[in-house]
Amino acid sequence: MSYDDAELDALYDLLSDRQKAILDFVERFINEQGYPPTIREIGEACNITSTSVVNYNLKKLVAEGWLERAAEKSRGIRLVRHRDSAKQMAVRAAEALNVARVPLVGRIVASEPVMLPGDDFGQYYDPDVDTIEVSKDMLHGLAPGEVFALQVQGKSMIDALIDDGDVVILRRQKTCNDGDLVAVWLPERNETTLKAFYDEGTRIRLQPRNPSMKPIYVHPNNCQIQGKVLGVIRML
Amino acid sequence: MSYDDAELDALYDLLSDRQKAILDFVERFINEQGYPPTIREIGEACNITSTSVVNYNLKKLVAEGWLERAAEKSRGIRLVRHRDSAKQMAVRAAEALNVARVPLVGRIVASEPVMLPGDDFGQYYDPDVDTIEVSKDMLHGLAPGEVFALQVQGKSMIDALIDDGDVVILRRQKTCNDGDLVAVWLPERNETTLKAFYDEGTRIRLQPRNPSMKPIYVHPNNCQIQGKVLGVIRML
DNA sequence: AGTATAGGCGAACTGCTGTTCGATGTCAAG
DNA sequence: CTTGACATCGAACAGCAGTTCGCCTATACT
Repeated sequence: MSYDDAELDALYDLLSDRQKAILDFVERFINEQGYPPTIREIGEACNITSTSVVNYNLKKLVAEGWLERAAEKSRGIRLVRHRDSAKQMAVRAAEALNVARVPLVGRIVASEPVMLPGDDFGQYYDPDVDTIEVSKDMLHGLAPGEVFALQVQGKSMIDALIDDGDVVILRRQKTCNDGDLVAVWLPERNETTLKAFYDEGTRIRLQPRNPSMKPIYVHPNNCQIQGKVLGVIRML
Repeated sequence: MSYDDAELDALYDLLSDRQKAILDFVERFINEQGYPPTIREIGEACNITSTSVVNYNLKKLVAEGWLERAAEKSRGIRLVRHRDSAKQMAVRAAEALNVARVPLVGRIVASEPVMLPGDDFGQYYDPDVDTIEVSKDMLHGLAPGEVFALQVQGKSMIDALIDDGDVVILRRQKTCNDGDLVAVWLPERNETTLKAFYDEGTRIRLQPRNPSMKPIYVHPNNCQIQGKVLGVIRML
């Protein structure tokens, strides 16, 4: 935990291909078998015929701090830093627990447009974006990848009990029904905003839930629905 | 995961003392060393002079489903059912993740009084009560044991943007400042309620945040503060 | 060209480790 | 009392596994 992901990856890149192969195999073996491999098992898996070569690289990995070894003991290999520790442990922990890690992709109604990850993005746990942990109860069985979060700026939804600074959890979807609270991207204005959605045929009415604010009218072509509000989290 | 704690404990009690000692030692050894012990290491730790006896009891533990063994492989012991699996894994997962498990102790403003666990309760993860997982960001560094959650019933705090059905996260504390949103227990009325707190000297004013509702006035002796609102979670 | 240096190979050695087997003790059922 | 199941013990064995050592190859530096 004393090394962050970027630093670990940088250190990992310093290793030779063989050392990477050995380290990967050891990690996989321990995860699958529940006990560490022998030198000869490592050699066989990594196409190394000589036990001394495995031993040599193992020593290197120990010196670099990736492993610990109990001298003279069979299978006396212990993982020290898992490259995946911080990231993947959090993923596994989230799976074990009733928790989803939702990417917090930005602030809504901000000067810059909020760039949402595409629908085709495979890894839900991009380390570059903040995440917020929410109870899976809030997702109603949706996959974590279908969900994202935005922090609300402004009081335009105050009557919907959504305050400035609240975090809204949204389900990624392109369509919605009248009256739904949705995040929409307005290409014309180059901004993302949170409003109640009403299709009036020739135009879309985006209705703030604040009596002192006027609705926005946009052409259907200029209104991309990003997602529908699933829940609200407020930290006081 | 297919066995709950009670069932596992019952099965554990069926084991002989030696088998318990062996199982405990194997668990401890793996946790401390990172790799499983040899038969002779087990024997030494459990005061068994013969390797065959260790082997004999190991076979029993495998037959009972506590362990798995890779035949002919040194240290080929793998733990199958940890007695602490379900509960402690959730705890460890919560620690690894930026998540706290907060006991959801009941609904507020209900006919029955909400019984809060005492201040001295040691285990924060009582399996008897529901828990809700919240981001530790909401706790502002507080220990999970200082925090609990209640589900709000009624719209008395609607102007504080807290709706019927919302879950409020509270910090356990006995005092508060004027204007704080607090959960208070009213012994006279035998109920717990969520209100804004105002000390008017001779009496306490518990102010709903709803213009259509009147404040409650109680004697300071008849008003026990349970906790102060840290955050709000709403699932739509 | 000479020479460190790093990485690799294979064999041999030694101690570790799981397995097996015969013998012993205990205890309850027949 | 005998029997058999269960648990234990000690010893021997064969294979497993970490270590070491001499030798080889390629690269880079002098």
